Amino acid sequence: MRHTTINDLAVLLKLSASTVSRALRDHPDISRKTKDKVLAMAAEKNYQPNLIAQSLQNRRSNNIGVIVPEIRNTFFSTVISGIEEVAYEAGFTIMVCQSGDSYQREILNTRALAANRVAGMLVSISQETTDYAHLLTIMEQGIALVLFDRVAEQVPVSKVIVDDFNGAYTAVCHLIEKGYRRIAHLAGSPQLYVSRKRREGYEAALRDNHLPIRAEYIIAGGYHEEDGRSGAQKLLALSRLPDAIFAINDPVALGVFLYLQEQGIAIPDAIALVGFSNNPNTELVRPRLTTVNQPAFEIGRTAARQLLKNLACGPEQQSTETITLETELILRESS
Amino acid sequence: MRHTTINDLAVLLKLSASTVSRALRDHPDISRKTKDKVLAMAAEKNYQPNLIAQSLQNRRSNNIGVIVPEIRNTFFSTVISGIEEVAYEAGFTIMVCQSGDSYQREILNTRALAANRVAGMLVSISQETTDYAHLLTIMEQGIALVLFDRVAEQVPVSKVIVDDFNGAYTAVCHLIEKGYRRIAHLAGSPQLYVSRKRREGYEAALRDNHLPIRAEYIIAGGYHEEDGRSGAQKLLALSRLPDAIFAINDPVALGVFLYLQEQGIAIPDAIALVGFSNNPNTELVRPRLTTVNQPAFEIGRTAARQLLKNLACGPEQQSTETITLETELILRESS
DNA sequence: CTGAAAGCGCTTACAG
DNA sequence: CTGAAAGCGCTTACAG
Repeated sequence: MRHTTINDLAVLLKLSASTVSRALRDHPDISRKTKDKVLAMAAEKNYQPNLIAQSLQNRRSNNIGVIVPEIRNTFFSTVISGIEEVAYEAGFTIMVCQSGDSYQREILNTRALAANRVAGMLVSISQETTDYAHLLTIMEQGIALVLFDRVAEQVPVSKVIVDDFNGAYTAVCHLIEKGYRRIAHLAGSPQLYVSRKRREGYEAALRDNHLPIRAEYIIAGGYHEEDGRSGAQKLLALSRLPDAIFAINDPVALGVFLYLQEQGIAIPDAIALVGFSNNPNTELVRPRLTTVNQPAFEIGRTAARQLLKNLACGPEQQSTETITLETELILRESS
Repeated sequence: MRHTTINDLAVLLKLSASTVSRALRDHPDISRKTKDKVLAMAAEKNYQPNLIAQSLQNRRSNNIGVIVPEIRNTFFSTVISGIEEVAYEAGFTIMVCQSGDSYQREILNTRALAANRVAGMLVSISQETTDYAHLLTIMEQGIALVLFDRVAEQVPVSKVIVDDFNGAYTAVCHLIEKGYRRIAHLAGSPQLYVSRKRREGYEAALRDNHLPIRAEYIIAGGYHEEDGRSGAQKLLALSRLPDAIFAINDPVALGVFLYLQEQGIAIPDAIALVGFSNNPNTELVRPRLTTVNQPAFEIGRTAARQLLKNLACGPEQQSTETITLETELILRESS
């Protein structure tokens, strides 16, 4: 019933707890013979070290906290998969929280993870987050921090992102090359760094190609399918319709796609469409969606590796490097 | 830098650690005045109780372990989302591991979580798992256990499943009603209880409708898109082609779908297709896939609730109830 | 109403 | 090569 402890082993072996502990950790002071006896007994009694007690002693656990807006979202669950892979290989376990894109809940998540004394945190901030005090608190508490995808520029920590500006720029240039001239953008919320960068890429592409930037063609909104639908609806109400839409991400692009289809508007003949992320389902619809690939799994692996690296450093020499992974324009039939 | 401790507060307030601890936990013995002073100081110093120390003392943590075959898989990530919701509301944090459908890794996952002294575990077993000793070990260690979706019949614990037999039975009856007679089944692996139940439902539907059960129409395999492709390929190599395929789950159905399309085989005219799970992308393809709805989010919530309930009980009175959620046949154009 | 003491399961500096 | 002691940050039975 109860877990076997070091003390149990010590009593059984007529040794001290210190010696058993050292034998278990293969300390050079302990004789081969004693080690063998201890190891044999540990195996026999199915001894499993109590990581909680170890963590308390070491003032640091083997857990890594992960905070994402929503676990059930292909992009984030794929990132988490990548994080878990790397963490597992390094002997760490991940604690996963979702903020539900709520700033308040994100704060509670960081508190819960800090209270659990995680060694580090990997976080992708909520849509509402504009104040970063909770992230600074984490750092002051000596918890390593790496931001990914939805990062906060102002927070001086390692970040793992993709080249959002370039991804957007390339996507919009492609539309222009294809002959589209009235290109709208469903832009997400201006709070988020990724959204600003993608929007800047969009605007730069227009500017570099001597096309006007029209305010009515830029619609702020959320990151889900519904936001794509409502955005598309607003665009279709304009007197001068766009001939192409660049969406902040694939869920939004999908919302646009479904809405346009319901309205009987041909893609790409009446309106072309480009998304961002390369979620698997962009390949399933007809016409298939042109999108910008974001290597989700690799983002997870990279962020986790970066965190592990920081864990090995002292609190003073935490890296603040920003790692930018490449995007790739995936040409398909929606543009 | 360092976290504030109860002792720090005690020194600052010239009280004993015991009193501070009691005040923080709102113990009735402590005077209102003292409580207020303690609370004020705790707030000022941003005191966060060390959950690790608490867990060691209480011999039980506020963490729940979750093991799934693969995090990035719509079904499982949705279940995890549901689990997190319920756990969060109850003040628990989840630790998530993926077995990658490897029996060995699943064992290591249970060990890691047990070493972390999680209060309970929610697990969906790997495709390879046929020996359940590791699950029994967990229970012997006093860790509450609830299995979901991929359960092991023999393990005497709470389980949350859907009515797989009925879901399959209904789906196949529907095909028969539609006039299909040569219905094949891509059946997953016989180790898994869910697979056996779905296959039994399939066979019962044929039998009840006086149709022959043909061995060459039942193909064992895995649970991914590739398995759907290879299964479809095998079926197409038969001299007598099936006129409908019932796939073990949606990823497999999707693989079939894509393979048939590549081969220029019309769905449902040449071959009809039905999946299982109602993953979001079954609605995106054309023709849309008929499938059996499995309430993934609700499975997660229910399993988590059941675990919390067991956590409240003594180790002797753990429920072994099996909760069966209803499935629903979602009729679409692929059948 | 408050405090001293012991203990949860481990680790490690110190002694021998 | 091994052990006794102290301590990580808490909680709680016992005493006063």
